[in-house]
Amino acid sequence: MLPDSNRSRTSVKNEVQLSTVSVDCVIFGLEADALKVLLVQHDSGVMEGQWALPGDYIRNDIDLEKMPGMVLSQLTGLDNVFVELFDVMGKVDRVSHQRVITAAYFALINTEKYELKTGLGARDVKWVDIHNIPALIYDHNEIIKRGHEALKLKLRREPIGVELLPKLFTLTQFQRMYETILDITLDTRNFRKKIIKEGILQDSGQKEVNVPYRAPNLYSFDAEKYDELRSQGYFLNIY
Amino acid sequence: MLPDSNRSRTSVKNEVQLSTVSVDCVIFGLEADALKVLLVQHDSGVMEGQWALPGDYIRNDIDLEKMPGMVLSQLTGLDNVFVELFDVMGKVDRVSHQRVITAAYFALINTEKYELKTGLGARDVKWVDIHNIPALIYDHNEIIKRGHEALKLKLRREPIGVELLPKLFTLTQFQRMYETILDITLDTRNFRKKIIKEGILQDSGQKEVNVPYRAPNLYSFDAEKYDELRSQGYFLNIY
DNA sequence: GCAAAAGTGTTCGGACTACACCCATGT
DNA sequence: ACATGGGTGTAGTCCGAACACTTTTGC
Repeated sequence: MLPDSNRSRTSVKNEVQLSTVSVDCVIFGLEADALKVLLVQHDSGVMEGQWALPGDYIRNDIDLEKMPGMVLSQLTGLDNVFVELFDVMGKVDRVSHQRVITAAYFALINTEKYELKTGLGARDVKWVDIHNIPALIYDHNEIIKRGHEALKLKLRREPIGVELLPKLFTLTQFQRMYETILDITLDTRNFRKKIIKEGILQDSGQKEVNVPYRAPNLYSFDAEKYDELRSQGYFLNIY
Repeated sequence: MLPDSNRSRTSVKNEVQLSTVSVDCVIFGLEADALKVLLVQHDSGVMEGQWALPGDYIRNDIDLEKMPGMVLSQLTGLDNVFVELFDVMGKVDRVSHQRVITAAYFALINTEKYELKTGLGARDVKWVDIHNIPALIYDHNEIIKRGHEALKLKLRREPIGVELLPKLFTLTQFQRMYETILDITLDTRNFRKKIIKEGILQDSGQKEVNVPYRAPNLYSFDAEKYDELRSQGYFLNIY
């Protein structure tokens, strides 16, 4: 692209138009075996009281890809969260009165670790079950739908769902994570055989405590092993 | 997102900054069993004489997703081309002197059908082998690399490569398409068995003519059959 | 002892892999 | 007749699918 004003491009008009650009985040979390999305309620402006995805307008002195991390950090206090671009919304009339281009990211966070903060434009913040999202502003419902599709697509090939779990988790939690997000059921015996064989989980030697039934083993995700496998072209593939 | 000026967001600054937004297209074609990318040479401006990806600045009265089709149409005369977003480039310093956000699309075209047009900012246009891309402006080399990765990822699961072939093609062409793009070799017997069994190709009953060897059958892609399979959760999966 | 979830093994069928020769055509 | 790529079958192995009972723990 040619950023200089006397550039010549295929534009019919010879004038570069400026646009409003924003970032919206579909932040996923697991709570009570349900996939949830974090929503914020605007505390002023024409959208006062309405629910929406967390997001922000971009600034031209900040890398676009750093924006979702900043939104996440302000909202949850978390850093180093798993974030990925999945779409760009750019229809002329998607936002009333003005054209806004929005980069849509999804993020995966462990709901045990965050501490929600309101303020900075948000009157309220809450987790909502993905199957029970209220009417949101603009095309935010559509963005969530696409974000969920993107998450499902990726999760079938890469075990990114560990980002939603605590450091130590049981095989049952791991299986439920897949079942909840992908909306499928998996055969426990086959699932365990497969995961153990692949070797991407490490048995911590510890067991869960204070459960009124046989205490399950706790595992952690073996990121090193997984990265090594990936560099050899490996994919997990959950059906 | 809140487009009104008296909105309240998580921004530290309470002022919405406008940005320059462009679209760049990684246009793929197959020629002589090589994967090629279409490049344009700027005919004026500060980037005169330099090679780049075809693209354009966006206009606020046109849906973003319609932009790549317009670029394609102006450059090749083709409509209804397969186009897909694969990334957004948004680093502050990726373009000199000004921050530009670029939506990066890849497109697949059949190199038999198009007719290249220069003009509208392009002094010259050419196909370049993906393994032999010259130094391009800004981060365009990086964009091509990512576009190729995105194409490979998608091609392993969906037979979008037919977009690069003529309406009627041989099984060998079909196999070579996979081998060229994915940079792998496939066993001919196993490949044919698999493709025929899946039923996504239709034998046209015709044969190629004027070849100095046994004339191969010509097949067409059975889009209806494929769509039906997809709606049942089917994926092709080429390894 | 009972309720609740953890943990485990075998059989079957379908799919992928490896592999080599004859066929049809134009020159 | 020869050069060129087209087209085909079989055997072995691996992986996913189906399927039910015993174990451990807290109460």
